[in-house]
Amino acid sequence: MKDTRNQILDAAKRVITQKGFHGSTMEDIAKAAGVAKGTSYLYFKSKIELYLAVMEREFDYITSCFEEIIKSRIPVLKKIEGIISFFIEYMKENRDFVFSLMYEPPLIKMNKDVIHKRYRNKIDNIRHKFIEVLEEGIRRGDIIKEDPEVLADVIFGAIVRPVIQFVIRKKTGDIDSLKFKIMNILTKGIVRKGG
Amino acid sequence: MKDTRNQILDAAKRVITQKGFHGSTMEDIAKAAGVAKGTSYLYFKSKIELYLAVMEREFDYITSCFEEIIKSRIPVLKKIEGIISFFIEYMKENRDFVFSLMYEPPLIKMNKDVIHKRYRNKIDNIRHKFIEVLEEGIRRGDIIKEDPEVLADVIFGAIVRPVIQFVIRKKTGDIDSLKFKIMNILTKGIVRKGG
Amino acid sequence: MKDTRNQILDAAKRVITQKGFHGSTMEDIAKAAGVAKGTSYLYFKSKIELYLAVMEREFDYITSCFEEIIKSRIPVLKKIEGIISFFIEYMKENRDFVFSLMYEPPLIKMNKDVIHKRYRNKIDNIRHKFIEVLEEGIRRGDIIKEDPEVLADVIFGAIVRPVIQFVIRKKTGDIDSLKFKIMNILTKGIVRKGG
Amino acid sequence: MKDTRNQILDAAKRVITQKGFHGSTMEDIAKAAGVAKGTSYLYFKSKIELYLAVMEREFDYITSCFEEIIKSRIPVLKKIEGIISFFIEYMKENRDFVFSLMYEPPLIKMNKDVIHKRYRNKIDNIRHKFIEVLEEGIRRGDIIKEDPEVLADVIFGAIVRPVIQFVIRKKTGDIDSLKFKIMNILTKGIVRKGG
DNA sequence: AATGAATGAGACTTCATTCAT
DNA sequence: AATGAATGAAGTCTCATTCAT
Repeated sequence: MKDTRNQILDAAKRVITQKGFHGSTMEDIAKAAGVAKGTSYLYFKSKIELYLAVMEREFDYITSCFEEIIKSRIPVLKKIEGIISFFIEYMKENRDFVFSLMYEPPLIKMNKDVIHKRYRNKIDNIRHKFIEVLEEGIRRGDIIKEDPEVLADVIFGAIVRPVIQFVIRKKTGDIDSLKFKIMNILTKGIVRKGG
Repeated sequence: MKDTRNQILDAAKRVITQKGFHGSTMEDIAKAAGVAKGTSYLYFKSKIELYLAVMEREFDYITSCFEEIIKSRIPVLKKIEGIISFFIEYMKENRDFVFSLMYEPPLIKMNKDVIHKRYRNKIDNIRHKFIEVLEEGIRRGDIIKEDPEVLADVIFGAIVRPVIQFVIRKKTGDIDSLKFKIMNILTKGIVRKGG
Repeated sequence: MKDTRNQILDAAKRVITQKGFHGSTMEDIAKAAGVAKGTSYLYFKSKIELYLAVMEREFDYITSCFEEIIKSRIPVLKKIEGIISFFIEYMKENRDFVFSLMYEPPLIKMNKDVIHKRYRNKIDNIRHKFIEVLEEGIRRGDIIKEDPEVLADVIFGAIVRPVIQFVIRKKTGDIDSLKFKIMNILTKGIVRKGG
Repeated sequence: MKDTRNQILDAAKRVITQKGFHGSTMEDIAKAAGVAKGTSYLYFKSKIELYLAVMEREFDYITSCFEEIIKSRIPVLKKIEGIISFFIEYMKENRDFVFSLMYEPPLIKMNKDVIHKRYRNKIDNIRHKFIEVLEEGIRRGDIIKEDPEVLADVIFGAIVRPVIQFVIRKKTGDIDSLKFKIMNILTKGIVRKGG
């Protein structure tokens, strides 16, 4: 059996995903975790801290997956492919969570900057590591010579949006072929060359 | 002088941008609009309806700008360039609003699907028109032969993310050169070709 | 009809007198005032502020009565007699209030110094005026030459305690003769002189 | 080493003195006593009972000191002097305690009369013994012929208030001379005689 | 005797909404 | 059309108390 703290975190992720941050009460979450209201406060100072803890745990998981891919000794393009694959898998399993808690975080009264600082570091960290991978790719001659930051953001955007659109629309089409379509566009560029 | 309804909408946009949806009270908004609390209810049935009205007005504005670009008789790539330019301009002027109300909409207790349906149509509409433009480009041989939906999402993602990152980080660099960098990557692809 | 603010103050004095500060809920007080819970918060920022407002209003009343007596152009001893009379009257009408809110103020979590500063001024003010009266009495040769501060405190203590004891014990005896007994002891001293 | 029960009582006196009754949690007190929360409940049925135990122990101490003085075979006036001395000493050492727990007992939800009955006996007992001393003094011709109850209360009040005022104001003056000033006023009376 | 994790009743406070003026 | 005083449902958080170990 998991320890109480993790039970509460899991319940919070589930409940807030379903009802949103402001739509979920501490009572809801506690009940879902099978504990009493007060128990949540033994482990988390406040509702917002509980929420932040859920988010941090999630970001830590995502971060570690990204790092694994980025550190591996494979060509740059394979790494990008790997990221797409991971992101597709993660989205398939966490569709509602992403929309409720990540793509659309609640506007909590707490100074938003405070909240963001807690993630920004983690996100920035990942982004920076990806930029380094691209710089290496540029040096090796695998990637075009272009501002690596912009490259990183373009690639991330080009990955995230189609995957999210795919999952939102719950198309019955083949999600795996999506990876190749994205890679195709990214590698060749959108312009039709030659005859 | 603007009519009362628009005064309230403007105030709502300003206040909610600053304090977030749950951080703003109807009192706050009414005061900022220079009217009494009760007056807001003469024009909007509820707080959530006021919020949705703000959003709809904004989406209508964005939609009309996109349509203008998309309808114009210029080459596909020029249209994409135009979209980037517009998006950059919009973000420069609406940075905080985008982060508060669009990029991070509040998780209101109201069934989220209800909310999304109100925008989904507008967003879908735009997306669909953009897809048509790309299909036309593919037919003409200007754009590579690839799933037009994926193409549309990749391009949107590749535009939105770097612009947002640029604005978030408030880099002092030249934001206008950003457009050319994005276009460069999108048109050539990320892979270094030739020699 | 009294205005709402005063209705709430009166209800608060009554309810807190009966149940104590921590024993009274805002709901209790509001109901006793014939208003809704939220209404109290339109007039007082918090429960503790409401409590402090009750106390201040009371101290202001007592202060003004004391001032009236002290300012009047009568001999010092008559002033002391007047104070005893006032105190007896006040205690007869406010017995429970004095015990609940003044003689035994609640130990609120708020820094007690903060609370006391709100009264201390008023109390100090009265005490100081009384000291001045005694100084005048000493100069005139009506009062014995002794530290006027100690004199003031001795006299106040010698008045307050017997009156409170009398009221606590609800003796059926003649409360008015109490004044003369106190005056007798104070003026003659406790030692039997002469033969 | 003291037994656990007394450790808890001591901690309770210290903590409640500092934070007040409602500001102190059982956790606070237990921690200060170096025991676990549950342990307190092995020795005291409830928080209020713990509080009452602290008070009773204190009153017992004060009572025994008073009795010692009152029983001793010295003249009445010497006894009064002794009481002043004791009270000054006690106040110097227990200033904060007196203000937190005695001068301003918490308004606990429990029926206040219940609480008071626990002390009333002890206080009444002391008061009564003092009254007897005065009656004896009156019979012997040392004390003026006056209602002994009023005499007792006047004297107590005339002692307690100046000492408390002295301690509150933390005057740097000579606290020992205070005793003689009080005695002077009490014995001679406040009226300037002769000449 | 001792522990401390868990409980859950209960209180303060907020604020969207109403409605008499 | 406009006001703003009043409402009261609802939520967060605290903490005395219990009890299995």
